Parts: sequence; C-alpha cells; structure tokens
Amino acid sequence: MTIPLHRVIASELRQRIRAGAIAVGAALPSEARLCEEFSASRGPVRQALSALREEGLIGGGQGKRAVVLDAVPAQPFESFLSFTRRAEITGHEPGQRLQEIALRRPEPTVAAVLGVDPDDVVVQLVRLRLLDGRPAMLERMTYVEAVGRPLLDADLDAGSIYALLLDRGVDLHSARHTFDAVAADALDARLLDVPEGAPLLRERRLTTDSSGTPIEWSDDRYRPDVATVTVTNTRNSRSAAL
Amino acid sequence: MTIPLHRVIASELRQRIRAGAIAVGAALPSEARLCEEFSASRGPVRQALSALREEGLIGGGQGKRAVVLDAVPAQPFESFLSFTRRAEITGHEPGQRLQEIALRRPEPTVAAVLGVDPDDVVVQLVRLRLLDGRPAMLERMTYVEAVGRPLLDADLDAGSIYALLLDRGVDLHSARHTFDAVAADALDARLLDVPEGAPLLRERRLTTDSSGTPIEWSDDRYRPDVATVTVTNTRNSRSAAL
DNA sequence: CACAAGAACCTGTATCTACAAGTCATAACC
DNA sequence: GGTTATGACTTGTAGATACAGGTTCTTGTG
Repeated sequence: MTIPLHRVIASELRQRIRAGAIAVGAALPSEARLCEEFSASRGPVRQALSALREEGLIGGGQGKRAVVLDAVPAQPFESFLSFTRRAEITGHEPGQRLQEIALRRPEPTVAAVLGVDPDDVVVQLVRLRLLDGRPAMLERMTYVEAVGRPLLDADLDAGSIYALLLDRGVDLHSARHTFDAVAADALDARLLDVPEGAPLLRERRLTTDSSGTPIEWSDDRYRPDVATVTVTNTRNSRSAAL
Repeated sequence: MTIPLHRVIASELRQRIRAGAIAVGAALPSEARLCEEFSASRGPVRQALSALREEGLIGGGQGKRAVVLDAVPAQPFESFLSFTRRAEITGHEPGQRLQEIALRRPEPTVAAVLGVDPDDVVVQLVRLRLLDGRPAMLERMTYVEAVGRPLLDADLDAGSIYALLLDRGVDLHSARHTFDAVAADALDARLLDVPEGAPLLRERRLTTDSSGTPIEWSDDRYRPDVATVTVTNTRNSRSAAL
C-alpha cells in the first residue's frame, strides 16, 4: 500500500505548520525548493499545496510565495461526520444514551429526501450525545433499511455509528449539512436540560454514497455553548469544520 | 484578458449540469472525451473536474466515471461573502438601512481578534439588511482604519460594501466564519421584528487579505426563516455556501 | 537621492508521455 | 448455467518541458 507522493508532501508540510516549524505569517519554500527536497516534479508539489489551500492552511497569489494563514486546519471528513472523533480531537469524553430505535414507515417528507417509497420501512433512532457526561446534542436519525437494519442488533451506547458502518463496508462518501437556529421543543428541552424555547444550533444532514444514493437523514440539535460550525473560504475555495 | 482553459471547461460543465443536459445521477463524459471536445490535454480537464468536485457537484472514484451529485453548486466566494450577491442569485430584492457608523477605539476582544492596538481607532457600523423589504439580518461590523475610513464618505444604503471595497482594490482573500445559535437581544428583537429571546443564527466572520492580515470582524445575526448555512463534504474535501 | 528599467524569481497554465490501479462487460471455461 | 478470467476502458499518479504573467530586488540613469 504505497502512499501517493503528493499526499506525503502535504502531510509533511501540514506537520511542519502545526509544529510551528513554519510560523503563521511566514512564507513556505518555493515550489522549486520543494521539488528538490522531495525529489518530485512540480505536479505532486502543486497538488499538495492545492490541498493545503483547500484546508485554509495557506494562501498566496501568482508570483508570491505561499503564506501560512493558520496552524490548525479544518478537520478531515471523519471528524466532520463523527461526534465521537470530534470529541476525541478536542480532548473531551464523548458519551451517548440511546432513547429509542424503531423500524417504521417514514413520514412523506423524510421518504422524499431519502428517495425511498413511503411504504418501505426505515430505521429511525433518537440518541442523546454527551460531552464529559453533560448533555450536548440530541440526534434524530433515519437510515434506509439496507444500511440501518444491522444497527438493530448493535450496541449503540458503545460508540460511533459512523465507525460501525465503515467497518461493515458501507460506502459513506459525501454529506450535505444545513445549519440554522431553532427553538428547543419539549423533548429537546427535557433531554438537553435547557428551557423550552431556548436557541439551539440545528444541523440537518443528508449522507450519500459515491454514486449519490441517499443513506442517512439526520436532524441534530446542539446546545450552542458546546458546538459551533467553522467555515473557511478563500477566493477560490471553501472548507469547513465543526 | 483571456480566461484560462480549465475555467472555461468548468463553467461549461457547470452550466450543462444546472440546465439538466447532464441529469443528476448520470455520468459525465470520460476525461478522454472532454479532451477531444475542448481540444485540451488532460491537465485542464482534470483541473476543471477537481473544481466541480470541490463544489460538491460531482462525485466518483478511481476507474469510475464522474457522477452528477447535485444540480445546484455551493456558490463561489463572492456570494459567500456578500449578502447582496446572494440575494440576487436567489431572486430576492436586497436592501439595507444603516443604523450607525462610527470611528472609535475597539473593545479589547475585538482589537485582539483584528490584531490592532486597543488605542488605534477602527470603523464600526451597524446595518440592518432586508430581503424584499422585510428585516432579514442585522450586522455589526468592525474594519481596520485603513480599510474602513473610505466607508465614512460612501453611500452605504446603496449596496454591497464588499463590492465597494473590491473596487478600491482592497485585497479580500479569505474569511473564517463561525456559526452558532443565540437568543435575540433587545436591539436584535426591535430591528429584526422578533420576540426578545427568539433563536437567531449568528455568523461571526474574520476576513483577511492574502498575507493573513485581518481586515474585518463582523457579528451577523440572521432570522432563521430566511438564511441557512449549507456545507457539503466528500471524503477528501469540504465546501460550503450560505 | 529618487525614480525607472531590467533581471531574477516565482506561481499559473498547458502539453505530452508513461504507467499504475480500479471498474466493467464480455467471453471462455468448468 | 454459473463462475472465473481476460481485455478494454477509465481514473490516479508522476515526470519533463515550455511559456505567460506577476512580484521583488537590483542596478543604472537623470
């Protein structure tokens, strides 16, 4: 399993930036230097720089050397999808309490979003997520039957559903997240321990496989004191992290 | 002013996808075909496909042809930054009412974020943004003096500050947006016409030039019924739009 | 000394070539 | 008939080369 050269270069540069070997505000070595250093042609070097640019780590312009904008990159795919990973990275103790899991026919709107027949069954679950033992987020998830059925037999208080699905070879490829603000309803208020009507950050998420077939639809509500979304965009790109 | 070939290819493909000439779920032509069609080598073609991938428009994998995931791309940089552009794209009539513009010394926290001395002056303004004549967003912006001073003489009820700054050659390059939910305070409630305590989507934004020097700090609060943030991420990338 | 011209350097764009590695449909085989 | 192998096709990676266009420092001139 050989790692592509452009990934090696990107990782190395990321590490130097994170470690402070190249300070924020300082310029990276020129492409020519990097080519020498890694014994590579300009192709892989530019691919690596392009990746860092997408992550919001570096900026620059034609004729100018690339400049370090930030030492902490937006986190990669897994951490964006997984509450558990995110908690680990930020040094908190993740936890969860399953409230309900059910096999039922979806509401028409949910069926439409997932692209399934309203007469087909789906797997729905409600789970309270904890950080260091305190309520942080309430998730209401709906899975298409093929993907969700194995969840009925799994220990969902144990850890990350995302990791579990990856283990089973489910092709989680892309996700569209929509964020807005809502007032806490009765269930939110009780489980998240906030007053009814308190502002919550809502994330609605549609996850699809690599051919675009929907797999999961979720409505997650965060206490705003424990989670924010961060999006970084430069002139030709965007990049985000929770 | 010649437009780079890879941009031409990307625009053309984007247009075909938006127009439905290539349906959602269908496969794009192979790279070899696109090379023939645009009389290009694989370089520009792959650059174009990579751009569409970043936007969440297409997906795919090694050996497989690229597949259309979505007909509506996350909008590019300008629209992410500019309320005015965004409104135009979505077919609404943007408007604004300047509440206040002032030259004053910043609070310590704001000074720290912008990297200016607390004894330096900054330009602060409060503006209510409207969609089709109805209150949609309240923005509280702080500019470093060099950039903000010209704003004192400009007609800020006329249109986009972003466009105005670009005209003056200000190097707006990248921005970091942080989203969360807050309860409306007294000023929010009065101007946005919502009850005090109602949930609002808050965007805090730090805009920098291409060398990473901060230019603007802003606290924008949206009525959640008029704005959501959408983030699309695929296995190796992230991309976002309001 | 100030300013302008030039050289050196850097990134952006594009082409051609070659091979590795994954997917898919067809054909041959048991 | 079902299963496996083969081959065509496709994308991913990497190299070498060339030139355009922007930035920056240096040098020479008024």
